[in-house]
Amino acid sequence: MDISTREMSLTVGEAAERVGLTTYTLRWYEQEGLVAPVGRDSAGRRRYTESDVNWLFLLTRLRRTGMPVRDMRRYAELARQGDRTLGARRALFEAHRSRVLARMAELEEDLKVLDYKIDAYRRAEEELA
Amino acid sequence: MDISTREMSLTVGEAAERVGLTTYTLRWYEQEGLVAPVGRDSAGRRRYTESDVNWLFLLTRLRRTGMPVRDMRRYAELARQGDRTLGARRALFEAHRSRVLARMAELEEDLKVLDYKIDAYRRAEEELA
DNA sequence: GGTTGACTTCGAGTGCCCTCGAACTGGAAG
DNA sequence: CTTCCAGTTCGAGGGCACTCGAAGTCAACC
Repeated sequence: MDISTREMSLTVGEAAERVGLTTYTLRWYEQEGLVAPVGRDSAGRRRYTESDVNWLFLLTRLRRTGMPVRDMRRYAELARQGDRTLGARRALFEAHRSRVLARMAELEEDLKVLDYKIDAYRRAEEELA
Repeated sequence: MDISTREMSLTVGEAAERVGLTTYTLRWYEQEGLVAPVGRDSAGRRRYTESDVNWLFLLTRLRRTGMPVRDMRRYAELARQGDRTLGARRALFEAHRSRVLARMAELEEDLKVLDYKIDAYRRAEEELA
């Protein structure tokens, strides 16, 4: 029931596996300021807490939705400044949300082109058969 | 009514503007084999036909949906081989279509995370107010 | 107590997709 | 006829996001 049993603590390798990034990337994210310096054990090895992992997970979603690392860094900086940046962080997310929606709309348009082409190929194949 | 008035013929700059790429990129695409060698005028300048532009437009959609240049080249090679590759090209598009659908589903999931965060920030801001 | 394997830092290298600078050419406008 | 602009080729350069190699350390297991 003490802190050490209650708190999860993962090595860089374990954390990497859970969030679907490589250990290289995790260290690089830290170096780039996307992640606040991670705690270390007595041997100097990184120990990732649950909240570290949650943060990393969020980063993977931002990344996957096309947010540049530069903007993720800006977001991380805001987060480090505490509650007074809540508004700015929300604004950042709202702006990003719009971009994602736009991207989705774009993909839907592009999908139509793909469908059109697939159909055209189908018809052309039939023509030839 | 002769061919020269009926056929449109654009310079690299004009073609670039129409498809939303730069002249650099258009030349590079040609060099990379994404576009078959474009016709030239008497001075050696590229002249893009309507079908060149259509092809380029299609490439922009493939690109925008995340197809790597490598795959676009493969597709271009198939297209250059004529009707006998219709099936292969359709297969290529169908596979790509699946990837795009998967990508869209992913984005929808990610959007939920964004929405959740936006809401969390909103609630936290209210808490503080 | 030696071997193994995962960790550490640092800087260099990679892959993708353009993007550009330099030097030149040729057609069109004044 | 000069000026200008948009084109030409070639190879080099750049931005982004990792990815890796080297050299070393340390805890854990047999």
